[in-house]
Amino acid sequence: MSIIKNIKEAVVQSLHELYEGEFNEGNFQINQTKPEFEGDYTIVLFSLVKSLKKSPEEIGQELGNKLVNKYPDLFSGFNLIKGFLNLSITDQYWINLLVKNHQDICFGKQAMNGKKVMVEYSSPNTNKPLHLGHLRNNFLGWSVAEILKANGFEVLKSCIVNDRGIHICKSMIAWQLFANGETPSSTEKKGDHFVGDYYVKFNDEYKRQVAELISNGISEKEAEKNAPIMMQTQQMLQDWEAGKSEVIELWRKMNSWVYEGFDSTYLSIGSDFDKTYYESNTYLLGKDIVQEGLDKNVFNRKEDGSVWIDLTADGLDEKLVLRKDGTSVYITQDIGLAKQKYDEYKIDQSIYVIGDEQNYHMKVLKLIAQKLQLPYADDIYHLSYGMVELPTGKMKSREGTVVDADDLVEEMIATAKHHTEELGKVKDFDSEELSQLFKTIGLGAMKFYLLRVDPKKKMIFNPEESIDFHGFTGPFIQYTYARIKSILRKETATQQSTFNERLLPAEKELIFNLEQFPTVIIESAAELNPSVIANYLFHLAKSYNSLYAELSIANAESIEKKNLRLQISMMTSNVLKSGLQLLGIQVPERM
RNA sequence: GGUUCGGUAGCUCAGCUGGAUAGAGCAUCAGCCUUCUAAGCUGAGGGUCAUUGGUUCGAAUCCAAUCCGAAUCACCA
Repeated sequence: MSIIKNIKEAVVQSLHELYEGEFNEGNFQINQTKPEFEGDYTIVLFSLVKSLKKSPEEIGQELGNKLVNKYPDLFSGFNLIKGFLNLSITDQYWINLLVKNHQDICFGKQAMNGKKVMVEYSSPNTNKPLHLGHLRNNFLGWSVAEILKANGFEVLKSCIVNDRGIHICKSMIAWQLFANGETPSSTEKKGDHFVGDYYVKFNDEYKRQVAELISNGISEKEAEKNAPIMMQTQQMLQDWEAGKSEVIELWRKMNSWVYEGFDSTYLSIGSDFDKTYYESNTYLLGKDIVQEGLDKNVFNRKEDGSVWIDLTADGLDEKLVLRKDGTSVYITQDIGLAKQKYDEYKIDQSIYVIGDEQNYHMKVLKLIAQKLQLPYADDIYHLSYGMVELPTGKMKSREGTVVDADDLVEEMIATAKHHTEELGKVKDFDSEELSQLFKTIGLGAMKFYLLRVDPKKKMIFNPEESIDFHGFTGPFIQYTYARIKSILRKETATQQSTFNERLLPAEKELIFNLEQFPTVIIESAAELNPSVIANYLFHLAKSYNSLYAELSIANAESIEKKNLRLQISMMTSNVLKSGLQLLGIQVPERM
């Protein structure tokens, strides 16, 4: 049980004994005591003033005395400043916590709760390589999955590959027109980049044709519709849907190039999936649901045969769910896939890691599922995250203004190499160990950079200023870990369990912070927000570095202090490691 | 235009279920390696929390209006 919970219960119990009336944890607020005052936790008394009809000072005195007398193992004293009751926790409480948990590498993790969750993330289009925005998505999805596991959920990571549609055909047409039979292997290009280049080529040619048509006196709208390359692409999509064998063959070939490229990117960034869905297999799903919706009068059919749902009463619009030609649209497929996931895995919750540009779409999806009274409707959750933008604005694949994922990974690893070599601390590493270290640090920096920000908020990435390795960063925390391990390789904490010397402020601060780790894990899961963990780990590492600079560990002033600090060090390293693991970041034993 | 989200230090971000003098990192400046890894530590400067009004003992936080920015509102995905 967390200390805050302990304190709250003690306060509620004390209030009951002191005063008439009903009390619960919502009647007062508990905060960390500000550093300028003495104490560890503070009860804010103002909210009790009205119901008790006493002054804050009176309540504070009575409650403070009661708490200290009734719970001498928990509280060592109190002081009262205005309406704030500052409580000091006994050293013994902190020491017990440390002794009990310092060796537990699972500290903070919850027992299995029997619930099953699917987290869908990544979900790339197969016409272009992954970029920085996809990285945010991948790291977020992976991290959220780990955080849920730490909270006792069984988690399935899934991915829907958008492997069909007009965008793929654009790359295919451009390849047919301009490639002269070139392939990734003939050009020694990574497959996804190779295909992406033709996507850009398509747009260049398309723009050229549109401009030409306009100069021939055709309106812009007409030109965009009738540019030959666009008409060829539309035709190709129809051929694909009709199953025309040359088109299917080309489609398979180009997608296989892309998958080869994706596999290597996923491997390097550490993304993996338990289940991969392909849109080419799921795009026909959902049609049976349309009939169900018509039967239930949730949907209505228009004269031309198209099927709609009216969501205007819910503040949204009328949405199409089936085209007049009988084919299903995006939202229909998604409802179908949602059902398939549920039927296949009996999941209790379905989380979709998708950018906030699709907020409206996901709202519609959930609303339709609810109106159809599908059993899983309420368990659909859109984990919406903000776009990664450049100082110049949004990234646009078709205009080539993107930060490529592979390039960035490579750059981060190179930067890690550069810093490491400059510092020259690992000259005895062999080349295998070195490349592993550069990767750990480079990826650590990148993942931390993208996860330390609240997912809901859009973030700006400036390619001119490379991602930092100092301060509020992954390498800072990794470095703290490596420092601790360096001590722990030379010194071992003995199993001392009673400490008589008073805790120094730096020592107490560390244990105080360590105590919060389980609460932080719970909070990050409740909010589906890895940045909660990132912020916590930074704060913890900072505290440790302060202690490290201020106090000697190996040469402590007494054996007792040495053991105490070794135990603190051990527990800190465990928490840093498992916390970073929840962010998908590895730790080096030395750096 | 409707809906939704955002605006906190020069820059990037915490804090937002109301609490004490609004915090970090980067950048700038000043110190600290004969002692456990200086990717570190200590300190300084830097703020009209977009604006205005309201609720409250108390507002960056809640409410309203205004200004600015973004997303979205396709028989595209």
